[in-house]
Amino acid sequence: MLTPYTANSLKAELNSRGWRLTPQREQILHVFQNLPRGDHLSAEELFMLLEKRGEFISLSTIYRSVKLMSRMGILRELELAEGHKHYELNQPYQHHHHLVCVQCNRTIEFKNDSILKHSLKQTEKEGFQLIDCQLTVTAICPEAIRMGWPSTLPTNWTCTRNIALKEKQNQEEE
Amino acid sequence: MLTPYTANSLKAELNSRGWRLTPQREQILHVFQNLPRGDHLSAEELFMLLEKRGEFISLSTIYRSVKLMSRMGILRELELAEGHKHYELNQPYQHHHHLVCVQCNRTIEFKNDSILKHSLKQTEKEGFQLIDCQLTVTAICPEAIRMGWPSTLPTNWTCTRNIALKEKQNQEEE
DNA sequence: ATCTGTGCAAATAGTTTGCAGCTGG
DNA sequence: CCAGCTGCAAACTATTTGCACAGAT
Repeated sequence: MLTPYTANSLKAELNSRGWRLTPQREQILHVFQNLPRGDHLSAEELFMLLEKRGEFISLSTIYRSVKLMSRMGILRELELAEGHKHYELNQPYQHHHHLVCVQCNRTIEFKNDSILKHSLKQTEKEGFQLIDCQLTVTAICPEAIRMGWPSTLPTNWTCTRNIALKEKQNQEEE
Repeated sequence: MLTPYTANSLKAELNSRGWRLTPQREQILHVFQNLPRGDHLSAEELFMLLEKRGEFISLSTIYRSVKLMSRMGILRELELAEGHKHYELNQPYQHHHHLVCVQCNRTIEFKNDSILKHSLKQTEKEGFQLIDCQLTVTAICPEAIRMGWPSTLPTNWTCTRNIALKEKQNQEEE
């Protein structure tokens, strides 16, 4: 589906398959619809965000819901280099892609409309219907190159931008 | 690195970082170099393949090796919709991409040279050095569409091609 | 009344890690 | 010789599942 859902249209679509619009599913949709563009949540993050608002939805329900919504084409499942999946509203015509450093996992988002065009072409050729396309470019960041990659990089080096980011996250948690 | 490694060039590159070329790492490189084009292995599959040849390499070592080789740009880490990572030799100039059905996980490989061009452009713009690029198109396969997706598809439907595939795999295991 | 959805707790699966001994450079 | 590497077992983490009960149609 290429247009954003309202609670009503989601309800209609779920019902047409014998499924239900529960308060939990509505809450979850709502969170994603109000997420700043380019932002994405893991199951755990979604759980905590709802918790902070006083909405308790169990982790199992979260996992079940995001999977269901992904299979319906409502959410987009991102596999970044972080060991767990992230989700965001699926809007193929506004998609961004990811450039990820294999050394430090630093991730940069970028847009490129021709990626969608190529994906659509291929999808139609095979008789499929497009839900989403994601280009993930893995690369070495300038800092790692400056550190001498590939010859002289220490085993557990991580780029300074990454360290700065982690410190910032730790501060936020406190 | 955009050219295939030999045992010697791998040794040189490892040594220059204070790392070593062990028999295990050489074996693993060897397996990937002799893998049919387009084929890829999970850690477990690599473990079993080596075991069948009488080469025992522990799973931990396998995991450590494929991660190391991925960070070096020697292997390409694929995240298909199968819940675990697959690896293949990283050859950006011969790369294929993936079209995956969200309903049944059926996966089709395709080539498209312009994807690499777009990736290179973006990578250079950010001052990164490209290791790999992967376009993953998620979509609905013709069979699921024929079954009435998105309105009338049963919850745990899986496409017949998928069922056929699983039966084939089960037979092979016996 | 039936069947889906939820929360809980337990199970799973893939992957990572601590450690003691081994080995390549 | 010594830092890195291996195999083992145990730990970990993200995710899934079985079950009993609640709630929607």
